[in-house]
Amino acid sequence: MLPDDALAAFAGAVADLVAARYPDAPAVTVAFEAPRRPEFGDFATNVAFSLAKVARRSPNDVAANLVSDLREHAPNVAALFTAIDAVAGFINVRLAPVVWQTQIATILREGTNFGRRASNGTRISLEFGSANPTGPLVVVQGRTLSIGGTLANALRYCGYDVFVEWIINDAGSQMDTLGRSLYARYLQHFDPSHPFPEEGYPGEYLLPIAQRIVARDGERWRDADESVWLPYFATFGRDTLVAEQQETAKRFGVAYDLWQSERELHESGKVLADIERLRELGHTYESENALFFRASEFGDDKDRVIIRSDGRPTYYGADIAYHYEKLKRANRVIDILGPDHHGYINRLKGLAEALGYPGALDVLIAQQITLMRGTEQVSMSKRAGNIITLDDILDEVGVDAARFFFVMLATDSPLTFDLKLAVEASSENPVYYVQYGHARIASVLRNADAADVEAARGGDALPRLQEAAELALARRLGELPRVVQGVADHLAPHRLAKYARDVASDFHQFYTECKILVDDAAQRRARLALCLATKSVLAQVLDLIGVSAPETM
RNA sequence: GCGCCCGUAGCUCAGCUGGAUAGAGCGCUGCCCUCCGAAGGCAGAGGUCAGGGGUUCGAAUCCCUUCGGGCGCGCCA
Repeated sequence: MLPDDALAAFAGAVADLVAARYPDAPAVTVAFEAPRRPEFGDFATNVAFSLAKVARRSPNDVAANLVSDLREHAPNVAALFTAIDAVAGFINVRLAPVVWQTQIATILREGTNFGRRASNGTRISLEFGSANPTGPLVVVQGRTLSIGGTLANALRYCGYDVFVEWIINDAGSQMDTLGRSLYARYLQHFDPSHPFPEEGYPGEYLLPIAQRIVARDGERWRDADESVWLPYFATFGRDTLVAEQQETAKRFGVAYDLWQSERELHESGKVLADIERLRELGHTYESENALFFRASEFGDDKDRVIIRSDGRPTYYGADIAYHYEKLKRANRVIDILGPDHHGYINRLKGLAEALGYPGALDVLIAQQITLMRGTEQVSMSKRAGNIITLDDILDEVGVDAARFFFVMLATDSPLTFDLKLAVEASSENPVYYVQYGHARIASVLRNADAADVEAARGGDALPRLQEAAELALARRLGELPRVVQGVADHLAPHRLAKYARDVASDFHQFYTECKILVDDAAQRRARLALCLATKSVLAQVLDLIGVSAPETM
């Protein structure tokens, strides 16, 4: 019997006993939590507190009565536990070793599918990373990619049908700015004294792109009219930069189902059609020749212009269309945005409500990142043009460290990323701590006899798992499905990083206290089985975070 | 001014939608390899959970308020 089944049996029995002893009490749900302190057992429930008032007894009396009732009337349930104690109003329980042994057997049997749920039919649209196609990805995208990629993995593990998308903001004036900046670089190839536009994008990343145009077209555009070269340079720049962004996202281990062009939304007529839908619903009005969305009726600060007085839709107008498209094809929509988007939360949620999908949209804001190299702050000034790109960061610290560090903290907590620490192979570095755990297990397995490892995988020796450190590790491994479900429910991927460290910590403790390759074959195989299960769970967690699980380091 | 986030150990941060004596890493002080990877483990010191009210059996967590910090408030994208 698995831990969850044992707890369910316990909960069912207690619910019956409550009904018998306190017939006036409303039906109770017996929920369990892991107590903070290990001496309180594996799980605890606080049912007695909610019954205390109806029973007109102290919570501790109620708890004590329920425990004695359980022992008397449901001995078969009580037998699944080595301890059931009423303490300070709580009922603390400790599961019998056999239950944890069953847990390990299950992990060994299910392997990398352990805890993974079948499809639940719920479609989720998840958007993150989206950057302007006017330059390379930078540190902000690193964080949103890491958070979003991990969240997508966790949601899929829980059975959601996740659709991952990126919006390319390739409409509006910034495309002209990109085209002019690129054209200036192009002309500078022939005449280095040619001035660079004031408002242009000064980064050096445009130089190689301009070179490609020179190589391809030569002087063809030098004397061309702006109406001819501008769309060409803007489109060429966009295409090249988007392709580079896609490469970086791929390198970072994040796969997208859709790269949605904003310009395409305009050209296909969807923007105007979807704005029209908002008008039909009565949520717009005209003023000063422009079309406004009554955003203030849906929680926003004020009403917003969606079609300008000259007839062109605003960026927000396009956002309406894009989100309407997403809401139509998914049951739920999640946006992960950068720190300069706090104002979007109410605006977008209000929009979803106005379109008839109240509560279907969640907006996460990934807070600011400070890049450090040791004690020195790394400048990320875009204006100066000396930007640190995400690729620079990956070159310096590697994908594993970047993915782990970016997802390690709660999304709404500001993050300080120390590049020096991220490459340090030291105890200060949590990535190494977790990966070391995996490599250490791999090393033990290499030292073990191959036939022994195979026998261990069969699980016959599991009844020998009795030590506290062994059972504590088994309990931790069994938490995986619940942890991932928590990540999905609370959109909190950082919990996976915490869990990875907890698993590694419990393993290291077990490793220190219990020698694995002992002479006693049954003992040895039981512990090898625990090693195999731990290795499997660690690999699963690291995979969800997008970090590799090395055999050696 | 308004809106959104945040304030927990010297530092960086957790705290599982209200539970027990507040948790971890780093740093500090001491231990632990004749034995599977010491990139590890154990122990100790360190807290007015920013301050003040409220809700209740019970609050770091929920509500109000004050203070402090970050970001956002264009017919830009």
